[in-house]
Amino acid sequence: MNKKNYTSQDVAELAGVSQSTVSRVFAGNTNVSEKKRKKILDAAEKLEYQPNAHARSLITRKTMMIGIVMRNIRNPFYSAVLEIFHNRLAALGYHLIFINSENEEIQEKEITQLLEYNVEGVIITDALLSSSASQKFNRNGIVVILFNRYTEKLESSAVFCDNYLAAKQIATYLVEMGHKSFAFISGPSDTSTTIDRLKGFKEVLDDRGISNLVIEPGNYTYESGFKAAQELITRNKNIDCIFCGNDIIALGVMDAIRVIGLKIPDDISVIGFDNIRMSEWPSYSLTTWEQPLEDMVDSTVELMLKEISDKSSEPQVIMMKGHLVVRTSVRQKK
Amino acid sequence: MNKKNYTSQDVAELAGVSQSTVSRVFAGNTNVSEKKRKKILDAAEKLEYQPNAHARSLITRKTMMIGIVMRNIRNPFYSAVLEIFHNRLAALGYHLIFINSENEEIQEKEITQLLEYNVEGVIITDALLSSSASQKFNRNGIVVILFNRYTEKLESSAVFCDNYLAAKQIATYLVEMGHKSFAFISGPSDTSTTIDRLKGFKEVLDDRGISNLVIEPGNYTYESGFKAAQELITRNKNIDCIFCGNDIIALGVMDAIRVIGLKIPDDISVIGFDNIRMSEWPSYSLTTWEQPLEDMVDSTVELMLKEISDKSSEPQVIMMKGHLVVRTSVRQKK
DNA sequence: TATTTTTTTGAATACGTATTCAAAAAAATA
DNA sequence: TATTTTTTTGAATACGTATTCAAAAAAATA
Repeated sequence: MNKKNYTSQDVAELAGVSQSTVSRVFAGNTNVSEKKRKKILDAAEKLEYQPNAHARSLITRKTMMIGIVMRNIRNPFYSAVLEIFHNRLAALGYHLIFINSENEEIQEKEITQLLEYNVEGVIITDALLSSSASQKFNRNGIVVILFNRYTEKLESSAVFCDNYLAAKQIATYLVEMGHKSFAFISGPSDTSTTIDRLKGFKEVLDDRGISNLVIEPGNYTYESGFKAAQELITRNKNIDCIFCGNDIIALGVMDAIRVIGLKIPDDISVIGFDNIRMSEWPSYSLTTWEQPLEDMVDSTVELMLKEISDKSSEPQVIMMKGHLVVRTSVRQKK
Repeated sequence: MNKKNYTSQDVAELAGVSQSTVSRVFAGNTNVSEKKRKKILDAAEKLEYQPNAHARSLITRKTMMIGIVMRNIRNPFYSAVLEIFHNRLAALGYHLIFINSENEEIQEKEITQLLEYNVEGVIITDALLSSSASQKFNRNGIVVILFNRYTEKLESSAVFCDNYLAAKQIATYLVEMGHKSFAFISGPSDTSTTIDRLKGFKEVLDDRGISNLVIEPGNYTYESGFKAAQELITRNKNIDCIFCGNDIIALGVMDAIRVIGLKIPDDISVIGFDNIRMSEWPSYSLTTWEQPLEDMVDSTVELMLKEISDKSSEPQVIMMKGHLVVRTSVRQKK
């Protein structure tokens, strides 16, 4: 039943040539006469020969594999990220090893797996990378790029949105729309996204002498947004706008507000971050900040290819802009 | 910068033993004296030695890699599927090669990639598998399991919900709730899920002498549901309930209905299929059919392991039940 | 202690490919 | 046609590991 896998040796025998020549044909080497090439391809087809990628990678030292580590694949933002990364990298011949990290920080076991398989690069989204992990990858010549995150110490390259600037513009927008009383629902407090978004937001409020910002902790999920909004509203009756750490939080917030019986944006304005597809669904129509996802992925892929071909290049940070997408969840107040 | 990767040979030299013995330690072989084992582990740690998975797989003929092919990762149902499959398989030491098929049918190129990497198994969800592709996998001793799909010819194993029976129960429920005028929004018409759900639904209606079923084509996306509902309602004023091919369609349908200005369930009842997380969000509160996702994944993994260890086993079909989850999108009519 | 049995060890080899190097064949030039 | 240059080819080898087999060492038994 389980037929033997044919090898380049089998093809060579059937075609009456040496294994080297078969290998040359499949490695795309041009120095093979048309006559033999044809014979070899015929024989290969007859045997349904497939080169063995593992044997090949042993010699070439190219595995054409990239690891992608995610923590929150159920967040539609990251589903989209995964899809786009796959499409870009597959087009370049790379294969994706998908790792769903269950913990906030990428685990020893997961690192080991990626090292054993000699991935050429690792993309880490939505997860933290310890300094020691980062060094481990570096020492093994594996390129690491953080996506939508960065670390202070700059041990690996990173591609992300300028969250600080975006949050400033969001705050300015809310203030100019006439809001007086502000809340922020955060993600995990040790993520760069949360830190920068809060920083920019708070700075604008401080500049304008607004000191009543309420901060409610969340973890970038619908459920955490829902719960945070409930607490927030029952505790602080006068909140008139909520800046949500990301869109999926915002959806939970909006649902909670409505369950309580308040109206959006009449009673409370809500603003998100990411511009996931759902935010434009009429049930939500969420005003939010769009991250230029496709561009971010393109930059990440480009940077990764560059670093793979030149391992000695210094870690690099690419910061992108994005823009406000105005829908109907923020009200112009008098 | 790019330091050489150390090999078992390097470890052997540092520890003063042979390469064979180092290999034995890392292959988990017990026949190594404690003294040498310790020396080897020390040396390995000092060099940060990682066995090379590709070289290993060449000998053992086990790659510990599984391919997972998906078409619609943006559908939250499949994000969840991916997450659960990853968690189960990672716990067993398997690695996931993720492939996002852009076409309805899995492509030659994608098959080749999986063959080249000698994956031990392939899980195909939400995509079609041609007969020739199926044979190709079989001939190479690669186990294929269809998830949430099956093919008529039974060339590979399949795990799915009894869609026919579920649709019958859904139809019965709608009839008994007093509905008179029915619509079905389908997925692609060549998928087994669509075929069986429509068949079961129609059969019950036929049995009860109801012949006014309107069928609107969709493709298992929010957008297709939205559009289908718009057309349906403007064309057929009297529809009083819509059975949606899956939940994400149902969400689009609900939004479209509300945009038009009708109320759910007062004017139109909506029922879905899958029970994705969003269907319980208060904005939707969708009555739907729950697929026993965790159980389906568990069965798939179990079946896959069995077929990997016994390649000569016959293709097997596992059909699961699921159950109706009643929320508030279906009305009891008089 | 002498002998037998069991455990540990290393040399040799294989997995399936790409590449180097030298030889052979073909093509280009004189 | 004879010579030089270029192209094609195959033998040998390497990538990094696991495993077989026989020998050596250790443990158990007489």
